[in-house]
Amino acid sequence: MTRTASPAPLGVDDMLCFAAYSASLAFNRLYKPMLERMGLTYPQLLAMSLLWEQDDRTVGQIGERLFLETNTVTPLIKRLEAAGLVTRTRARDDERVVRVRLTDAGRALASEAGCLPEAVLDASGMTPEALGEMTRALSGLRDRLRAAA
Amino acid sequence: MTRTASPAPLGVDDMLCFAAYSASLAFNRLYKPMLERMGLTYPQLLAMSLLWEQDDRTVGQIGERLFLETNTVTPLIKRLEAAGLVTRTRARDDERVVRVRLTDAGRALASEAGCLPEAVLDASGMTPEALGEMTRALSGLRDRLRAAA
DNA sequence: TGCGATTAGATCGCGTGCGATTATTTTCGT
DNA sequence: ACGAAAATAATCGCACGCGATCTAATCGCA
Repeated sequence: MTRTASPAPLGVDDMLCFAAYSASLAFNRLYKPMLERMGLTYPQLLAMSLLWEQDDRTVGQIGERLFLETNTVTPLIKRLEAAGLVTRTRARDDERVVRVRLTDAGRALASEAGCLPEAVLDASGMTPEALGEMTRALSGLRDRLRAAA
Repeated sequence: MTRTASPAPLGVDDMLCFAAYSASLAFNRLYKPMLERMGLTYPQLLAMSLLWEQDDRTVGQIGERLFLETNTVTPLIKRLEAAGLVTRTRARDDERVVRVRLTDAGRALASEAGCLPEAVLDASGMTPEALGEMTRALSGLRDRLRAAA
């Protein structure tokens, strides 16, 4: 047996962080062909999903919901604007704020996003209930990690 | 009730991919101060963890274990070399292969990595058993997603 | 033996993520 | 009412992640 003054570092396969990290990469790979058809990257899909839920959000609100800083969100939204999917306009009542709104093309793209949950269902081989349970568990973990950081 | 020809896209909070994505970001934030002390980024920590498990691996083997392409691993390992933590040498018997080996400084860094699992234990508020269970569940999901992609 | 196919790694370009900083606007205390 | 502090985005630099491509070395097989 080994004597460990400080505890031995774990192997990567025993690290929960690596499981989350590599699972996130795996989702990206699974989505890639569908995202490519939609002309989106994965973070762009998340931003669009937020706007499909509720249109007309500020850059800051999008960052807050996605747990991203504005220095990530700003250029991402600008690319969505360049792609003709959203508009960016300074709010009249508070000139610091930038409002992000879907264009017709952006709204229309929602209908193509339905294949993603289906792909997860198929690829995972899990029941919708099990997927929901895992989503809740992971979200809870994320929130506790954020609260501690 | 909404009528949906194609299924309505999920809200981000119901998407397992977003739970994994945001949890991965949260781990990074939790680790940040410790990684900074060690002079490592998170992917660099993963590469070092592999070498602490077993020294003397090729660039391709590291990529395979971390699910990363060589175009990601090559510059990452070069930065570890620049930091004096590993050496890169072409294999004599096959000049295509680059062997990566820990330096003394790289080996010594292992003793500072023990705080990371402890931080996860504290921050998550979960038992080691529950963490292990979640790690297995997520790893399994990752493997099934990769098999389908 | 020789030459095409394969393999291992490296290079390049683009889109994130984020720390640090900056610019502009709003708010608030006095 | 005015100036300091706070809030909101944007800009810059660096390190990933990966698709596409390139180079060099090895393998396979006629």
